[in-house]
Amino acid sequence: MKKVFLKDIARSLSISKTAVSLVLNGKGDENKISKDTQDKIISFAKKHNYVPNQLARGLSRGKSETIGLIIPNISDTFYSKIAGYVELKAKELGYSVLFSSSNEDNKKEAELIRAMLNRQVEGLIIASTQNNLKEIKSLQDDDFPFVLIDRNYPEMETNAVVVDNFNGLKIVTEHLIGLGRRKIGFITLEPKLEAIHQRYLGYKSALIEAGINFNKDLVKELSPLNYEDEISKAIGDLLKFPNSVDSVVFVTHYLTSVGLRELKRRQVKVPQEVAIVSFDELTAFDLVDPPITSVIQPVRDIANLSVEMLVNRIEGKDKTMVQKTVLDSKLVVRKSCGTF
Amino acid sequence: MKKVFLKDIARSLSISKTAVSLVLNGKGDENKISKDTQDKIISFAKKHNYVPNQLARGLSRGKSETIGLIIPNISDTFYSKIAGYVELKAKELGYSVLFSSSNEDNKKEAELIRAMLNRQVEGLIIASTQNNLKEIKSLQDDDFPFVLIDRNYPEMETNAVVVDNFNGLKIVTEHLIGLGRRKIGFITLEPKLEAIHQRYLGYKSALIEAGINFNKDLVKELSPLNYEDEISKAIGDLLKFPNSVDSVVFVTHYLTSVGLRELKRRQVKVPQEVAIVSFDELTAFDLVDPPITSVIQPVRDIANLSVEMLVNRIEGKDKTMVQKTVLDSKLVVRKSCGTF
DNA sequence: CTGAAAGCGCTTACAG
DNA sequence: CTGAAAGCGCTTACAG
Repeated sequence: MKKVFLKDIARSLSISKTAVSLVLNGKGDENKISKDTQDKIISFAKKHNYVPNQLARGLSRGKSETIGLIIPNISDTFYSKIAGYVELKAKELGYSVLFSSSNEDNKKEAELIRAMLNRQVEGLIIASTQNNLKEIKSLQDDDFPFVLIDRNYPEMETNAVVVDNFNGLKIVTEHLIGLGRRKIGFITLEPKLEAIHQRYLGYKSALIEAGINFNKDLVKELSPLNYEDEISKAIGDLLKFPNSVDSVVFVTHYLTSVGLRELKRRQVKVPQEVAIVSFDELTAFDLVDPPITSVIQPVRDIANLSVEMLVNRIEGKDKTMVQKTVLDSKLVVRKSCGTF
Repeated sequence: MKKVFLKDIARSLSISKTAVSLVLNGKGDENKISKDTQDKIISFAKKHNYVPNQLARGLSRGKSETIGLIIPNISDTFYSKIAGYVELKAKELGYSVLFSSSNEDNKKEAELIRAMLNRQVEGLIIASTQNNLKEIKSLQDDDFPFVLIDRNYPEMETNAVVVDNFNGLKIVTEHLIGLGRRKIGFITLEPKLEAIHQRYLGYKSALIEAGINFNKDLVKELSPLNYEDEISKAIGDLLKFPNSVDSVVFVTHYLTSVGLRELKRRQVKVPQEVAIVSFDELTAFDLVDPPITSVIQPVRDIANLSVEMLVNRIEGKDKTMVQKTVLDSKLVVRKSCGTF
């Protein structure tokens, strides 16, 4: 089957390329091209399996019908789920998606943004490393459509879909307090990210409102790149804390995983001796020993809303300057927090 | 910062577009363009943040420096990990990656293949639904570079990187037998996929070699789209089997997850009453109650090898007709199989 | 309704 | 070393 081009169709049918292009793009009627001609073109195209060259099309129209999705890491289940739903929603609205992972490297993220613009994406959804204020600002200045997800820049007003990290953490911490826990450890990441910082504030706020002394020694900050090595010392420190902590809050599913592994290694009884809760979860968290109480993020909503917001912006249906949506997360109580 | 084009650079520097294009593509030396001129061009380009339009470039050269990756589902941790490594490796070799999920829909997969060709990808890595023999064959006939991963078409010789499914399942089944289990259930998917079929054969072969009667009643085939509903009956049937099975083998991580959930719901003691093992695993399988014995697939190798194979093919370094690599999987023994 | 033509931004023989 | 020119495959005013 030889590749067939627009001009081939035109020649074979003795019709101008213009007409063929118009018809194939659904503009036959508005250009008053006869039903007959239209049918001929369409059936010929179908028969010969014609597919337009997107590169040429995009170049000519200055459009690509593609949006870009930049995430820290496609291997992370949270982001891979978002990617899946973004793809679905985008396709539904007529766009393809170009994915790329920044691997938490802000230089790489900046490059990816360029590379995507370069490929003429019409809009960008970014879960940013949050160290690219300049790049993001320049997108904003150029009026380029984009939506930040998961992580947004507090120093900037942009389109964004985020989760209420503060409340998510507050609720789960309050839950622990309600169950009688008082010495609540907090294992988090180096607080470069606003989302992570909000979780920290939520934790702190729950303590303070409950009249519990906030103690910095109970907060352990691990490096996003080296947390697997650092977890042992962090857990060790928390267990050494006067009479040991009675519970630990983890700010991400992977910290929870390594933390629980470490607790098990040290033969600490969870939840009897130390209760644990997790922000964000892994598929198997309900099967874990003990099943892990988690704050679940609405991945599907994050994906759907961000795509809709972006497409509205691209297609100019929605010219409001900025639109920020904050979604609720959901507390799922399981055994790891010591509920009986 | 206004967008700068090739012609802008040429005009500003009073040099021909040809020279600018050549230099920027690293062909300055071979075209004997003076160092001086080259430096001028390069520094100007850098200063003005010039980035070539890939669409135009691709159209003109008939190349896109992009490869396509078609997988059943980017949300599945197995495929998302592959995607992550494919992206890394491809970037290393100078290619971008276009991902898309077929959602196990062969019509959609066929569309995706077209859409990707259409975007002028230079090669394709496909984890196929295996119902597109025609499309794959036509790629082959057109001498279009592609590599099948995870799933390949047994009726066809193609470039492929797959895992030794037969042996993986055989080993884990033998392990159960070695631990004294005799009534071994098998929960699988409707056997359209060769990979799944091989796992079935591995299971069967282990039984037969051990002199255990193979019993069809112990094999439960669930629908890939509806396994969550079907698991309950499947497990129920296995437990009703004369005196109940003493163990179950699951062919994918998600079947293992739902299966274990169901066993727990029925308050079956795992592994005492029923031991379980899984082909492929989830991050938290070592934390699960009980930790799950799994056959682990070499995702990283699958990704790296397939990209290398594809790029070799694209760049013509490797003209051998077809190359099929079969990778070993690794058995990780944990408590769910009843080891003490 | 139709066709010739310009243009999208680049690359690449080709002639000098 | 350099420049004019054609071409990649499409879209889209524009004139008829």
